[in-house]
This record gives sequence, C-alpha cells and structure tokens, in this order.
Amino acid sequence: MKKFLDLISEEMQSAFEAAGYQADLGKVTLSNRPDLCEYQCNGAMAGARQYRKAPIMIANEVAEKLKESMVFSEVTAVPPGFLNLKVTESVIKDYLQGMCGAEKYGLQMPEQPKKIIIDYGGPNVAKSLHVGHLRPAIIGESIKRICRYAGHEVLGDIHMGDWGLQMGLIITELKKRHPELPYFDENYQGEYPVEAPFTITELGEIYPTASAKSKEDAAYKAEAMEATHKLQNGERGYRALWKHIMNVSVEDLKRNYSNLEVEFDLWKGESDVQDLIPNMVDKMKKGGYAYESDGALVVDVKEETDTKEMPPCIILKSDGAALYNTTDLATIMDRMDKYQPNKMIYVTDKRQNLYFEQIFRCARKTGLVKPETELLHIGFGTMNGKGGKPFKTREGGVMSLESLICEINEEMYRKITENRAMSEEEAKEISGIVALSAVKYGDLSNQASKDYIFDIDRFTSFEGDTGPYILYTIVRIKSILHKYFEQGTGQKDTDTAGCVSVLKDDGTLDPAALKTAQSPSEKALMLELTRFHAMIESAYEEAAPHKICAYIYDLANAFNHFYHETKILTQEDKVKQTGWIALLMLTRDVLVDCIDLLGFSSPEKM
RNA sequence: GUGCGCUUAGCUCAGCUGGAUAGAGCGUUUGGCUACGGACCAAAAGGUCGGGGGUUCGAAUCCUCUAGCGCACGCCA
Repeated sequence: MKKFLDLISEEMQSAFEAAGYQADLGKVTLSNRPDLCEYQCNGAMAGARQYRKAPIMIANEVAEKLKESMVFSEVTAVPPGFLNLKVTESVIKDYLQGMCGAEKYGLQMPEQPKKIIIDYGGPNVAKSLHVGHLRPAIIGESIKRICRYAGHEVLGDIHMGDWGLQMGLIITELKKRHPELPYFDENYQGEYPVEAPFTITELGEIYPTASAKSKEDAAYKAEAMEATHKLQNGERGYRALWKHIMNVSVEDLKRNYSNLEVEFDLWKGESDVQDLIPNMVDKMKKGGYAYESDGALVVDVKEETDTKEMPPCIILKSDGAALYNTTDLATIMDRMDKYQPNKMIYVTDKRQNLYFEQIFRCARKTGLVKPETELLHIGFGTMNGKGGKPFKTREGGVMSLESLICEINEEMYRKITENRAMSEEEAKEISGIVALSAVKYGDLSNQASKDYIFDIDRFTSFEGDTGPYILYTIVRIKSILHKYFEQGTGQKDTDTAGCVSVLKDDGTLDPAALKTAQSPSEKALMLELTRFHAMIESAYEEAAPHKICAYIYDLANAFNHFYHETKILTQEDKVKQTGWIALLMLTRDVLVDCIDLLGFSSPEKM
C-alpha cells in the first residue's frame, strides 16, 4: 500500500497541476496546528518566487480545484499561503480496511531485499555481563527486528570476545588451583574429560581473581600471556580447556540474553577467524596496502577530503601479534565469503566511531568488501545513573546485568501485587514481562546516539511515556475484546443493516466491519493508525527505534482518549459496535507488532 | 592542539529534515470514580530553543563566530 501521506499528496499534486503549477509543490504534511487542521500543504509559499505571485493567490487557486475532492473534506487557504486540510472519513476508512486485509498492514516491501548482518552484543566470554552490555543488546535487537520487518534478510551476530588475554588468565589461574588436571600435563596423550572442571559460578569468580592478580604481579601476567600464546598456537590441553570455557560460558550467555528476549542467529567470535588472518595479512602486503611503520604493520586510510587527522589502521602489532582490528577485518572478509551481505551494521559505544571509520576505510581500500557494500556504525551513548554520572553500584563498582534486572523485577513485582491480587507465580511472570518493557522502552525512547539517564522509578512508572503504560493500554484493549467475544456478541449477529460480524469465517478480522469515524476522537485514532507505514519506513531508514516509541505513545494516547468517551460494550447499535471492535483489534495488533519491534511483549493481564 | 558530539520548561526528553502560537512525560495546581480495567481522563501554570551574527517571505532546524560540557585521536577493545 502507498503511504497515507503519499496518497493524499497525490490528490494535492494533481490540484497544483490543474491550477497550472508544478505538481511536486503539492506535498502534504501532518499539521503542526492540530487546532486548525489535520494536514497542511506549504507548496504555495514554496512556489511563490518561481511563479512571481503572492502565495495566497496560488493557495486560493489550488483550493478552488479541490472543491469537489473526494479526499479532502475541507481545504482552506490561509495567509500567508498555507493550505489547511481535513480528510474525509471515508478515505480514512478505506485506507484502514486496506490495512486490515494485508500482511504487515500493507507495508511496502523492498523490491530487492538486502542481506544485512548486524553485529551487536560483543560480550567477552568468561566475564559476566554487566550494565554496559545492556544498550547494545537492546538497541541491536530492536534494529535487527526493524530491518527484518522492513523486508530484509537479517542475521544478528553476537561477535564474542573469545580469544584474548582473558583466556590465558583463566587458564593460568586454573593451573594454580588444579595443577593435577590432565590439561596441564604436556605428556598427556589420552582423551580429555567431557565434563568441564568448573561450573559457571566458579568461572565467574576465576576471571576477576586472575585479572586482579595480573595487575599486581608481573610474573603472573607474563605467565598468562604465555598461556594465551600457547593457546593461540594450538597447544592441545589448552585448546581442550578453552572449549570447556566456551561451552560453559556460551550456555550462560544464552540464558542471560534470552531473559532479555535477545536472540542471535550467529554465535561467532574472534576465534572463528584466526585461521584467516595470515592469508588476509599476506594479501594486504602483496596488494601494496600494508607497510611497516614504527615496527607495526599498518594500512593508510587517509583521504584527501579529510579535515582531521586520520591515523593509519594497524593490522599487526610490532611484536607481530594480531589485535582487535585484525580480527574485525578478518570477520568482514569471512562474512563476505560466507554470506555476501549488502550491508553490515555495528552497534557499539559511540566512542568507537573513529575506530570503525578506520576499519571501514581499510576494508574498502584493501578490497575486502565490494564498493557497494554498506558499512555502518551505530554508536550509542552512555547509560548514566540518576546524577548524570556513569551507572554504578552503591559501592561504586560495575553493576552486573543480572542484579540490575533483578532489582527492576522486584520493584515491578511490588507494584503489581500492590494493585491486583494474583498468585505468586503469575505475579512473577507478569512482573518479568512488564519490567522488561520498562527497561527497553526507557532505553529505546531516547535517541540511541545520546547519553541517557537510567531512572528506575521513572521507567517502571505506569503513568506517562513508559513501557508499562503502553502495556497497560494493550491489556486494556485485550480485556475489552475478551469480554466482547466471551459475551457472544462477536458471533454472527444481524440487524437491519445485515451481517455485522467482526470476524470472517476463518476467525480473522473482517475489514468490512470497519466503519467511518463517528466522533473526533475516533477519527483521531484512525488517523494515528494511518501513520504506521511512514513511521516504520523512517525508523528503518534512520535505524531509529525511538520513532516507534514516539508513535505507539501517540497511538496509545489516541486510543485512551477514544476509549474514555465511547461506551463500547453497552452500545446497542451493533453496526457501530462491530466497527469499534474492529478498530480496537486493529489498534491492538499494530501496538503488539510495534512492541515486538522494540523487543518486548505484552501479558494478558497485569 | 586537531576532530566529533551535546546544550530546548524546575527535572527527563521529543521536535516529522525550513513553516503558523516550539511539544510530551514527571513534578506543581485544579476538576472528574454506582469503574466496558481510575494503573485512567480533562485542564492550568511553566520557554529570549547556550550566546552573537548571517542566509530566507519564514530558522530550534541551514551557514558562521563564540561559550560551557563530554568524547576520541598507532600498536586497548
């Protein structure tokens, strides 16, 4: 389906043309004076200079051409040259009926779907997740879902840090504690145990311990580096231990991310591309891109148009070792080879902006990607505590993700049990769902690139622009619909107007049930619904989940306003009633789809 | 030093890519519960959009200068 604004713009454009003006002046936009009109067109003012005419004269001429319009019920030219517009109820009704009957409400699918890989998450294996992992997970997941909804083929890659010094540290610490294990016996020839010699809880403790020791004890650190080196060179026992660490850790990561309703299609890590590095480096050298500078191997990524300093991209450190750059470039190469994506999106802290610019330039210059392959870095801002300082525990340490989520769940549990009596089990389940909406909506309703203040009290509030408020609205609609269908009014029921069932025989919403708006608040709700397509398109193009938040907040408000003045279940005119029920169903479905794009869901009651 | 970003109501944030009287939420003040879920709704007060200059019929939005804050700038990720 065409976007609603495009549809009504066409009517306006042909009026401009009919009046003897350039058609493209007839662009219609949402009104910024809702007290005066629903939509407006400013084309008369834009064209005034070109046609050497007073804007108001042009506006009057165009308005004259729209007198008989089936689209606009009101067209008034207002000085200095605004065209104030109202659309007819029937145009809205027809449009919504079209939405009801179509997949994704008739959202236009791309002619050539893109293959997109989104790299987000980026946890380090064997370190527990902390609050810093929250934003990439939430934002990345939402962008992934938006891209997919917009009709593209999307793969989310967690891209774990699983090959660095932390592995050597863990192995070293493990060796100190259990030197008797076969992994440390160089002469051991047999099979290694299937069972890991540690649990996730132990692993969670081993890393911080080892990390602390290495900072104080140079010999310990040297040992860890040595272990890292041995692991990377393929020492058999260390590789076996590494696999244990990976298995235990990945299982834990999956559990944690799944609690956040975050799912990855690819569980790739740095280790997956290590074997590709020598070849890649070789090609960069042979291609004349990489050269030695201060002992390190670098690729220049300066461009003539640069107004800033652009340091070269380091490929190998002066000791010959690979670093994050190397792995990231090898990953790009690997992805091109295995998946041929049209686009790669990285969701990381915005402070890495320069870094990614170097990587992208390097990948282009050395031909790792095609000229038309899009590489995009979406940098997000810092999540701060209430005072505007980085988010910390009361003691000033880094807060684990689990304890943060736990805290919010408890707060939500308290609120929910306060308001409604239900079983403990049910209350726990519901508070989990609502708490997630609070956290995600709280994050996503801000522009990703900006720092924001994480305020538990505000986010978990049921009032105002919050996740729980959106869920409350959805649950309220569900409740009314539930009652309606339970009463049996939803079954085939006829009056003088004929068949007025809301549902078709297959149980889906019958678009014909929707009627023209009877009141301003009903029309306002319907107009909100027509905005859906343009909103999704812009959320996709700008990778901007906050636009979805803003939209559903408006939509929820429009619904609550309508709800407040309309008695639905007691309405005796069945044609009216089924029309409203259909409108409620459409509103509910749109809201539910939208919160799914944000990465959370709604309960049946709360 | 170079570059990037931010600055909008007491607080937290929008602002549809240049339009009319700059919008929400929280907080404050006021009104509405025999309730299709009041966890809501309605209304009021609150702003020289950091500051100056410019472009334009028209600027929070574009250009320029400037202040304050934050961030990044070769072997960390």
